Amino acid sequence: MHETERHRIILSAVQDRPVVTVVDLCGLTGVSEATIRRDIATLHMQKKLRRVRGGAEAITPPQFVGLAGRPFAVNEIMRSREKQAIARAAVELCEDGDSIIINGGTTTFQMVHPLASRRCQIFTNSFPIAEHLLKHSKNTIMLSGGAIYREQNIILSPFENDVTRNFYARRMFMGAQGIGPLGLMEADPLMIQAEQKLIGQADELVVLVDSSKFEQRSSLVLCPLTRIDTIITDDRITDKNAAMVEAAEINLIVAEAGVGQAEDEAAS
Amino acid sequence: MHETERHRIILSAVQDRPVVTVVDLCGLTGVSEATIRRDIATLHMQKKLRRVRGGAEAITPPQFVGLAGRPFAVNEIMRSREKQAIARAAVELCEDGDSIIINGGTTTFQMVHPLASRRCQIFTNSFPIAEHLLKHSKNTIMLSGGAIYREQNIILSPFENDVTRNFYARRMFMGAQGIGPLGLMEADPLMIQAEQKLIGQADELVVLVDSSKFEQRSSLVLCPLTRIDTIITDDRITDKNAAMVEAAEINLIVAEAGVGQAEDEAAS
DNA sequence: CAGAATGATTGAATATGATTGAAAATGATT
DNA sequence: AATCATTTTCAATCATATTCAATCATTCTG
Repeated sequence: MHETERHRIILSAVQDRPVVTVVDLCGLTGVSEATIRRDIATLHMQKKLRRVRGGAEAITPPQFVGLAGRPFAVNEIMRSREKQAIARAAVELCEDGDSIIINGGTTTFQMVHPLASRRCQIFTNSFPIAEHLLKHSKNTIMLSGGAIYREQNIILSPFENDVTRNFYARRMFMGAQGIGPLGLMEADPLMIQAEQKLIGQADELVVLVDSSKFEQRSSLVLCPLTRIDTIITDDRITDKNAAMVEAAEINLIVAEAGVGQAEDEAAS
Repeated sequence: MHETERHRIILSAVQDRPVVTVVDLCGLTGVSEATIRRDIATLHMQKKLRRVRGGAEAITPPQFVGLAGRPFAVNEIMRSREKQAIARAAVELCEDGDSIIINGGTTTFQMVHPLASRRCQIFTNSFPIAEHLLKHSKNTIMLSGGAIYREQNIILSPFENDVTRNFYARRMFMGAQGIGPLGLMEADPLMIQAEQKLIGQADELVVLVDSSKFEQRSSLVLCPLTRIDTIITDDRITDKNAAMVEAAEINLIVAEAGVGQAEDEAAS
């Protein structure tokens, strides 16, 4: 076995597992411990991995602890005032006892705070939303089944026949990457899948988009405007865009990002 | 066990509860107290946790984890050393890449700490297990869909055709309320439902029961002994019960509870 | 054949586990 | 409340086991 081949194996193993021992790598490559040590020393010099006693570990320290836990680190602070106002307006549509569906996303996540004092039946595909509501509210929580995608923080099943099909609600709330005359747009194929599963399980489709989303365009169209029943946005929406919404016979709600700012709660 | 692996387990455990004792960590890792103390000292120097007398605590002290997230308040401390040893033995059955199913419960929850350094495909119906593994491990997590039952902390769908039927694994791990000649017993009808959904989705059924469960009896029988492939218990199991297990042709694994804890203690 | 890479051997460095006595916490009694 | 006995936890030490680095012999490659 040649040096480069060993290096590839070592790097592969070190990415896969948090830590690989010298003995592990011996078994994996079939070479002696001395060689593995030399390889690790070389790769350590090249900063390809970190050398530790007994073996090697990935150069990126295991700090994913906060990564999946803090759901939407980057996006969450952007336009947070608007998002909070929009989310508050969305929750005001709901009454205690209602059945609602909440699709995962940074805007819809803001709904958890006003929802804390409600008692609704909430179906969601978002792990952070379920987690927060479970811990900080008395709502009934129902979750879709499937694999948890860490980046998007949603739960998605590759199968058609899951519990999603059995849940029906009065309203479904969802965000979007962009919105235009073509309809609702999303950047992530996974989000498209998730949203398409839920659309159609509710009487009324409510879309939460801050006004900047009217300028965004994305590659994937989720559904036409006609599919939407209600749009909630902020007061910085342009007249032209408002006219477009009206023309599509969509109920438009403009949330005032008013003075009484919503409490900013640290998401655990 | 490698130093890095221990550190991961310790950090995982310290996030799970406000304070972990040195003895707890011994049970979780299987190493001596001296090593755990040295590890804690090291991690304390790295500001990864705070060292306190008797063990360690999370560096973020007032982070209340939530009532619902602190699922098993009462049960969790009972026989915790045995449960930890049992859970560790269970995880030792798994290799990286394995597909496993973990049924929710206080004993099976202890598996999350040794699993922190693994990379398996894990299907569970337990919200706390999914939450912890999502935040503190790189395992692939799959979740069953349905309503979240707060008391039992499991997710259960009333429908037959959910994603559970599409997941197949090499091993399924579960706890139980009691075990006897009649079979595996459970007190809560909801748990029976949850377990029956998962049984049959794995090649091998592994039951985690501390030795006191052999004296417990409950009203509901989940399945006969013949259905069980492996039982993991602690070293306080009586010869009579061990003989019963052997007679049923079940693979019996006895997890050694503690290092240097051979002498009798006040039994709970 | 020359040069490099590899494998084996050795003593040094380091990590681990058990033991011991000290320090701290706990509880009982006055 | 204060004292003392008991238990628990801790730090220091040493013996053992593991891992490492240096060296040299051997093998592979061009």
